Amino acid sequence: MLSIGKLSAATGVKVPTIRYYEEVGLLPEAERSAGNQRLYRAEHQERLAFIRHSRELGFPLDDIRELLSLSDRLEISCAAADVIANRQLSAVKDRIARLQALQQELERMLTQCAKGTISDCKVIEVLGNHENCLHDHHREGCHLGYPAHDS
Amino acid sequence: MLSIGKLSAATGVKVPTIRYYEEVGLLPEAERSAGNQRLYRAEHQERLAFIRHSRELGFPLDDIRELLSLSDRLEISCAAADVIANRQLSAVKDRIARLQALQQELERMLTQCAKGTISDCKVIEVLGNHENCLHDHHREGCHLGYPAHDS
DNA sequence: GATAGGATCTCCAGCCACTAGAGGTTCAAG
DNA sequence: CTTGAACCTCTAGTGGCTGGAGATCCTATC
Ligand SMILES: [Zn+2]
Ligand SMILES: [Zn+2]
Ligand SMILES: [Zn+2]
Ligand SMILES: [Zn+2]
Repeated sequence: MLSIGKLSAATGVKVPTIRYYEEVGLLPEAERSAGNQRLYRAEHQERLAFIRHSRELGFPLDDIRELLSLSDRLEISCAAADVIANRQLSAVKDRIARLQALQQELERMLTQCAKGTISDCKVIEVLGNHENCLHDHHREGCHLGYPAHDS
Repeated sequence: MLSIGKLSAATGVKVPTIRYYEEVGLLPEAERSAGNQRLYRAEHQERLAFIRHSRELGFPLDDIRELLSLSDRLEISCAAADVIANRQLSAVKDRIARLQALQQELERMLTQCAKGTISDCKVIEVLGNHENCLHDHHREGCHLGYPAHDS
């Protein structure tokens, strides 16, 4: 029986995150000690490791919920699980492609910039006018400039 | 003088988003009609186009705020702008690298899966156990499985 | 000039997946 | 038995929007 702190140390998932997973129904509710503190056992730890690894591979929580419920039914076909993973793979590929277009555009404006004044700066010029771009990058999406909630 | 709807149509930025940009100080407050409706002119349209294009290239709003204020000072050196763009480029490259690792891992588990039952599924197995992975992908970050607020 | 219906206004809630903090209780070591 | 770390619940904030309610305004047609 692990306290939430031990479970956190064992899996690398932060304590508030574990509580959050319980709140949204990804982790079953833990037993409680006499003083109302959560107590976990090996099953919980495995499940949490599954969640964490899936998150590291970029799966959204809804998909993980489904993968978890599939993983409990050993005898059924794994087609549904493979569909989810394939969908995730497509999303990743798609995102890579968009990002590579951004990379090219950013590199282009940086190499073309003469490092003079703002009025001559290619960076500022290109940002102000998409006509100067090679790509279509309509709406790449957010969460690029900052690693978001990474550790 | 454009209404917010015309400005939206002209730039491809949604109406609530324009109001949001004003709220967070990216767009200067618009003049108002007798009936309190926003009125924009060419300056606003240019500024909004700059914001939108910067967003398409993935810059976070805080960086865009700084780029905008730099772009108003034509005589100064563009070094600061280039620093921001370079930082963005690094972020994009970094993100690509992480995503490529994810892609490999996802492809590996999908090709290894025998398409049988859950108990034999490589997808489920690998998700449950990072030992089977080649990569370190500790905390890639979120927002992969869904295109977020893209149109 | 009345009226219909679109566009606009403000304000508030929600999205995802956490993260941080306040203010209080419980537990384990010394 | 005391200390202080770890735990509890609850709330609010992050980024960058998006959507809705309910009220007001603007324009076009009759
Ligand atoms: Zn420059
Ligand atoms: Zn462009
Ligand atoms: Zn499978
Ligand atoms: Zn792994």
